[in-house]
Amino acid sequence: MTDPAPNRRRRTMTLRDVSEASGVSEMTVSRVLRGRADVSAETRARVLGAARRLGYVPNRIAGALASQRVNLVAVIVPSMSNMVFPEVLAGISEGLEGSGLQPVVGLTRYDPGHEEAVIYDMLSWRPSGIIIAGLEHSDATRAMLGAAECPVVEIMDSDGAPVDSLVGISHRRAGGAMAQAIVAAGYRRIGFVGTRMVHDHRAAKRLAGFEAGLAAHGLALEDRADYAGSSSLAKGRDLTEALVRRCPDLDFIYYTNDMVGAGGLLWCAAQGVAVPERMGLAGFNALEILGGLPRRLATMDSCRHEIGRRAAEIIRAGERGRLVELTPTLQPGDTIRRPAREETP
Amino acid sequence: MTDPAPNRRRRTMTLRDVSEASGVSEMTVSRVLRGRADVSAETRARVLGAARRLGYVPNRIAGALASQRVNLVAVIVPSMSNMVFPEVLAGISEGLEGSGLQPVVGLTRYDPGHEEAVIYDMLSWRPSGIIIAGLEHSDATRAMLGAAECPVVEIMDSDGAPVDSLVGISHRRAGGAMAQAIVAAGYRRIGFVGTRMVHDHRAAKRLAGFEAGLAAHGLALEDRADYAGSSSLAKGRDLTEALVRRCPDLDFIYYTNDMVGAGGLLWCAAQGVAVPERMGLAGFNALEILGGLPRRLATMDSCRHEIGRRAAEIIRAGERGRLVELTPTLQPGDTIRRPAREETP
DNA sequence: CTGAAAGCGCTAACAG
DNA sequence: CTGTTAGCGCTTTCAG
Repeated sequence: MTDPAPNRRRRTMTLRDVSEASGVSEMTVSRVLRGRADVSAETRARVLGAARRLGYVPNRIAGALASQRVNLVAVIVPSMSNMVFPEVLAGISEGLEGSGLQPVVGLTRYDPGHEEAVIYDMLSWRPSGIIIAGLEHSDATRAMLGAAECPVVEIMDSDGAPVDSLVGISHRRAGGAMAQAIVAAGYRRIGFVGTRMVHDHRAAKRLAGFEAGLAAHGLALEDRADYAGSSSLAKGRDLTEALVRRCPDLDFIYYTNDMVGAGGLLWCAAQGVAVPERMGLAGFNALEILGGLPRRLATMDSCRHEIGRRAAEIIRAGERGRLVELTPTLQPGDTIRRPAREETP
Repeated sequence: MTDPAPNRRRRTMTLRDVSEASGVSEMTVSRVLRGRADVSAETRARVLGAARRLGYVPNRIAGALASQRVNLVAVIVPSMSNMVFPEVLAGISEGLEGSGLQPVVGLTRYDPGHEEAVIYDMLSWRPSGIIIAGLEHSDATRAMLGAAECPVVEIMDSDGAPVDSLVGISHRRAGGAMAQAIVAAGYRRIGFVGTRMVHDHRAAKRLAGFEAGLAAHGLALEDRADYAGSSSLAKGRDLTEALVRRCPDLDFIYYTNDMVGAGGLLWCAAQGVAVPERMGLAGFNALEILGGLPRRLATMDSCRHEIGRRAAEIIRAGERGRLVELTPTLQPGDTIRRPAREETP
C-alpha cells in the first residue's frame, strides 16, 4: 500500500478525494462542507467523517473563484505598534463576529506609496469590504477605492469627504475643544509636543483645531518641539525638558498623544514641577494602558473601539455612503486646573 | 456610449478587457503584468498603458488557482495589543522584504479553539508559509500543521519539540537566569506577579524556570498575585500593593512582564519604598516604550524582532526542520542591587 | 517574442 | 435530497 512513485509530487487533496472516500458525489460533499442544510443527516455524517479522517482542508481559492465571493475584509492602517490601531481592530473583530467575515490587516507605515501598494494588493484578492484609516489618499488610491466593487469605509477622521462611507471623529474639533478647556482653566503660555510625521493628517488636524481654538482667544502657541519615529515615554520626557528649557514661562503643554504626554508628566514629577498649578498637561487618545500613572493625564477619548465596530457593521450590512460622526469626550484628569468660576453640579 | 443595460450586474474586469483595449493577446498581457522580461518594450508599454487607463487590478484568486502559488505567509499570534507581537511582526516584515511574500495575521486570543479555527482558515488559502507563536497546540492543530505542504515555523519558545522549524528562546532558562541574578544580588524573600492566563505557556515556563532557579538555592516564592486580562501599569501597581500588604517582608518582586513591572516600580516610587535597596524588581521583555520611566526596570530581552526576522528567512528559503535558539540578555537596569562581591570592569 | 489550448478546484444553476 | 454540466479568470505548456 505504499506510494508506487514516491518522488512524484504529491497532488494536493481535493473534494474528489473526500467524494471517493465517502462514496458521495463531489457536489454533495461541497454542500456538506459549506454547512448547507439540504443534505440528509446520514450523508452529512459520512462526508464529515471522511473529511476529518483525511485531514481535508477546503481550497478557498478555488471556492472563491467559482462563487465570486470572498469572506475577507481588508483593514488598512498605518501601523500596529501604535496602541491605537490594535483597539480599532478589536472593534472591527467584534463588529464582524458571527458574520463569517475575516479581517485582513495591511500596514501603510504612514506612507502614501505603501498605502497604494497595499490597497492594490488587497483589491487583487477581491475582498468583501475595505476599512481604511484616514481620508487623505493619493489620486491613484482614491481611484482604486472608487472602482472597488465592495463597500469602502474610511475611519478615524471626519474632517473631509469620503469615497464611500465614513466613521470617525473630527480631530479639528477635538483640538479646538481642548484649547477651549485649557484657556477656560486660565492657562495662557502654551506649548506643543508633536511628531515630525508629515502624513499623520489626524495629528495635524488636531493641532490646527487647537491653534484655531487658541486664536479665538487671542492666543498662539509659544513654542513647539517635535520627535521622529514612534512615541514613547522617553521622548515625551526629553521633549518636555527641551521645551521648558527653551521657554521657562510655559504654563501648559499640549501633547499629540498620551504616550508622550505621560512622559512629560513623569518629567514634571521628577523635577518637582507642580502639576496642574504651575504647569498643565494634556494628551490625546485616552489610552487605558497608562492608567497606573501617579496622576491621570488630561486627554480626549478617540473612540477607537467604537469606530472599528461601527465600520464593521457597515461592511456586513453592505451599506454605501453612510456617514457616522462620533464625539470624543474630554477627560480632564488631574493635569488641568479646575476653571475658577465653574459650578459644582 | 452609455451602458445599454444599466441594471445588468457589471462584470468584473478581466485580462480580456486589457487584451482588447491594448490589442495584445491575453497571454501576453498576463506576462507583462507579472513583470516577465520576455516581452518587447513596445508591447509592454501598450499593455501597461491600457491596464492603467482601465484601472485594472489583476484577480489573484484566479492567478493563485492557476499557478498553485500564493504569496501569503500566515502569521498566527495570540494578540496584537500585547506590544510584543507587533514587534515580532515588524521583524517578519523585515525578513520578508523583497521576497514578494506578504504576512497575513491571525489572532488566537490565547485560546486553543480559536487557534484551531484560525489555522484551518489560513490553510484554506494555501499560504506559502506559516509562522505561529508557541509550541503547545491541540492535536488537531498539530495534525493540520504537519499535513500543511508549506514550511511551518513555531516561534518565541524553544522549550519543546516543533512540528517543523523553530525560532525562539528558552523561557525556562530565562526565568532561571533571572532567579540566579536575584539570588546573587542578595535578595531572599521573593514574590511574583503574573496573569491568570492558563494558555500563556511561555509565561508559565518562565515562572517554572524561575522557581527552579530559586530552588537551586534552597529558596521558594513567598507569595504571588495574579491578574486577568491585558497588562497595564495600573494592574502592576495594584498587585504590587496587594502583595506587599500581604507579605510586608518581601525584598523582591518578579513580574511576568515589563508593563506590570513598571506599574510596580511607580508604586514603589509613590510609596517611598527604596528601590533597589529595600525592594528589588524585575520584569520581562525589555519594552523600549517604557524607557522614559524615572528608573530602568531590570528585565530580559525577549528577542522579538530577531525572532520574527529569522522565522521569515526560513520561510522565504523554504527550509524545513531548522532549529534556531536565541539567547536573551539580562538587563539589570536600576532595580537590582549590585552583587556585593562583583568587580567593576 | 507571441499565441492557442487545457486546465487549477470548486460552486451556480439546473435537472432529476 | 442528490447528481450533472459548465464555467470562475488566470497561468502552464507547448507551438509557432
